[in-house]
Amino acid sequence: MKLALNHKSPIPLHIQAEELLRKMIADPQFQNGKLLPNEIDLANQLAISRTTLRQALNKLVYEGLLIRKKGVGTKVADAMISSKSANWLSFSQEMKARGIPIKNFELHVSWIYPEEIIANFFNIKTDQKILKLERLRGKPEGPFVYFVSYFHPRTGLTGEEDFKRPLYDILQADYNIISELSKEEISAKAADKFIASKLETEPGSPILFRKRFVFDQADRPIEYNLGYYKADSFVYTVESRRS
Amino acid sequence: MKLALNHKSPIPLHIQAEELLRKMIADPQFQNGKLLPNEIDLANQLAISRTTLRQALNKLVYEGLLIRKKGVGTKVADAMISSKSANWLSFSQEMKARGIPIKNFELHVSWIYPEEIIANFFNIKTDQKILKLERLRGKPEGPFVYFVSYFHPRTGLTGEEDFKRPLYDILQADYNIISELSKEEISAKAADKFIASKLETEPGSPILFRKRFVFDQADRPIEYNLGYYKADSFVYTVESRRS
DNA sequence: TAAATCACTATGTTTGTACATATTTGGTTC
DNA sequence: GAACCAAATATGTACAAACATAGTGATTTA
Repeated sequence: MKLALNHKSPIPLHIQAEELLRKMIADPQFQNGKLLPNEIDLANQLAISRTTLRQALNKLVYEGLLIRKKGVGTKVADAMISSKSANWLSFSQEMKARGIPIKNFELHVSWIYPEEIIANFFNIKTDQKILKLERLRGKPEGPFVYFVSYFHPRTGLTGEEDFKRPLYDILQADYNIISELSKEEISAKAADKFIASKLETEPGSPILFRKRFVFDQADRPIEYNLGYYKADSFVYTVESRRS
Repeated sequence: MKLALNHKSPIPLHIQAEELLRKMIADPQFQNGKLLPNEIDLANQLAISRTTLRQALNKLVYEGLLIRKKGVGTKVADAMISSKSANWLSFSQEMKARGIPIKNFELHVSWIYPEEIIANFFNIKTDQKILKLERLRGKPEGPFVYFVSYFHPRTGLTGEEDFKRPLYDILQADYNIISELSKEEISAKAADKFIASKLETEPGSPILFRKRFVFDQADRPIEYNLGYYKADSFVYTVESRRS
């Protein structure tokens, strides 16, 4: 692996180092509990000070991607997929950060009359068609999550978009809608026939079910999202502090 | 406001500074967009270097509690997320708030040699016994959650306590330990034989599995808690806002 | 042989210093 | 009065150095 930073670049060295570390994290070479080079050596290789390198390391440790242990070293955190409520990484970004290749198994777009609950959430009538997006995604070995999203007409989405791009990019760049607030409900349930067939598992097998309500800057509802995760494929992490 | 750190304390200065900053953030004096003292002055007042102070500031900025602007200053971010206090409700309080009567089905206290993972988390050896608390709780109709808690010897818990009182009350009132920070991991899994028998369900049936790591004011580990919730008996809600 | 000790390695903490860059402010000039 | 410029202010970036502490493994000792 080429280890060099551009000292002439206007991009700060600790940012460059951070980017490089993200690539290292994605590298299978460091995946299975193997240690990264130690801080002093790595700093020397990059021709930056240990302080600057640690600035980059700290960020990744904070994100839960790296684990440091005094007297031992620094390793990549086990690649169980997790979502930190603090950060707004999209599904694809999250996978990328961990070097897990994503495979899109299915993608289906349709215009449907919303169910009562959804119409209610969007504050619209049930006789107005809305965009429904279904996606089956996972690792190359097989799917592990089935998403269903409904979008408020306000988003302007046509269904013709290139959904290979991150959704939040599309909304922000092309439709000037920024997702600000998200409320989530996480629970466990048994897979029904439909979900089981999608996720290639048995009906009745455990599923992590995640409902997500997304709002824009003005707290207006934007997206209603349901995620069905195969058990043990996904861990939701939350950090909270008593105030 | 008294601004002083204990330079003799084994607790690192940047942690102490972080705690103090959290108190400042809570102080209405700095609430409405008013700026904190500048870094150099504040560092001088606390008798620490600017670097160390920035270490503390960085963490709070990363958490979205502070906003720094080059050439201007540092201020408290306005109107943060809720759901924090919700997370800090104890099980009994939570149920009470929902109007669900609790029934305690089983309670078992023992002293055990910790498994590697737990000893590791507590930063102790595996040859030192620790307190283990198992509880089966639920509605009058039947149990829906099985808890296992391990406590660091530091807590001073003897196992003779009246565990009908809320645990966090016991720790705070009787042992002067305040649980400050909690990290949680939520995932779905299948019930094994043991869990299934406790929760009066079938092996293989879906379980919401919640690992909870609790730390005290000085970020020292206090409790390692595992919760097995019967599917559909528990919903975890999170609210997060993009900063 | 088993326990205690010690050296080595790697991260953790902290300081002091220097210069860079964004913003605001106030004064000077046209 | 408006435009411009420069100083003051505050955070941002980066380095070097020193010592502390935790874990590991080898060597010595009981």
